[in-house]
Amino acid sequence: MYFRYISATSHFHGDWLRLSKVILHLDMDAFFASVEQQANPKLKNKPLIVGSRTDRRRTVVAACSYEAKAFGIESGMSSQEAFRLCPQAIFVPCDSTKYIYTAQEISKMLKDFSPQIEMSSIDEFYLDITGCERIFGSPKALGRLIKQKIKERFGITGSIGIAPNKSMAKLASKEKKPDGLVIWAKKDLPGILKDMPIEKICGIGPKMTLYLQQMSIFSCGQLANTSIRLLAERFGKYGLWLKEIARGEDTDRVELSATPELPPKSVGHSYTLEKNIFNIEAIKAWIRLLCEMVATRLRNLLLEGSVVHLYLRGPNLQWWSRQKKFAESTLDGQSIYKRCLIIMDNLAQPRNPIRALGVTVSGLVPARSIYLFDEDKKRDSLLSAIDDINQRFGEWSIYPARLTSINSK
DNA sequence: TCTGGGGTCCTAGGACCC
DNA sequence: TCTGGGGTCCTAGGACCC
Repeated sequence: MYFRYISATSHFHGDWLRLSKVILHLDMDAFFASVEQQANPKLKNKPLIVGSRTDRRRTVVAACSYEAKAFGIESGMSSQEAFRLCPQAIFVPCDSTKYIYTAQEISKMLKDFSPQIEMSSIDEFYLDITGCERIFGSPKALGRLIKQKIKERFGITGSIGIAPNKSMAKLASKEKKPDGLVIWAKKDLPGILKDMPIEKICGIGPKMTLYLQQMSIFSCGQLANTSIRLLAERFGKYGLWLKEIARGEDTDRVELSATPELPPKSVGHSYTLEKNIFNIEAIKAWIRLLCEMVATRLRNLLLEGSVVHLYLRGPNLQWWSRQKKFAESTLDGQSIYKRCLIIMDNLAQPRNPIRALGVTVSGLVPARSIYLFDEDKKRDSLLSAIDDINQRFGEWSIYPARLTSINSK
């Protein structure tokens, strides 16, 4: 709390004195794939696909190596499309534990360079390096040093962008991937942004790009020249943000509080079935399993939640979703499951087969210790949920990888 | 047999209270 | 008898990101 106050105060003074900040954005290159290649040298220099799930079917590319990108493979692409482009690509399932560990180690290392560090996603970091010249030399020298240290220690590369604010630093870090170092001074921003396509800005997604293009706005330069009134009328608060960003301005601070230690606001699991199912009992059994998985994570995080969110996906990929707030918060799988049944109350039989399902708990608060289960009970409820499904629908008809260790006990 | 899984934030509209 | 408007909570759903 104390640090946040100091940070807010110094930011205010910075604005008042019109002092320019120096923000560094580090974006790891093909992070998941690079970590896998580092862990297993046999994968090095080969087209590698890190899949979003254990089996290749119904999977999208979570990350891919630069060797795979050379074939036109991109993250987010369906695995089938990826293998069509490069049949010899190697497939590795996503191992988030490995990536989280590496990211945390990188985060620790970055603290040597600036105490003002924000981990904005698993493979991205912002550092406020204002005033660091006295210790590390120019921003360019510091950028080089950080890249070198990461390479030495982890054997992987990252791209760095340095600019007067977060949005511009992030944009700069994407300019020369992989292993890039791009530095933008405030005075150069108008020239850089003039012809920059709007969709390159983080926060302008496909829908907004389309809306803006329909207004004949294609570049940041054009967006900057659009009247603020028009943007505010059309997009509200978001319109004001658009105008700011297009001018290379961004008042967003590097948030010290946004560290990996910060508790999440929701915890959920979803699963895409190997085959679409229609049977309501099978659907319920899957929901029960997801509830147990969510409950296990809540207990590990020492959190409990009062809002239960259930969502189902049909063959047309449309989500059906309902959420409900309950008076009591819970971290018990059975209890979350009962709440799901209440939510799906009149869903006696789905009209369409189900392709995927998900359960999320939000409205999270610290768990009251009275609820904390011992390890045996936790394992028992998970096992019984799995047994239940397998008994009804065939031995090991389901077998989520995450549960392997529990099953083998 | 194209299209995962983990999240966050924002808005609109209805219910309800004063 | 008819009626306003602000505030808050809740839910659905959209958009975006990695």
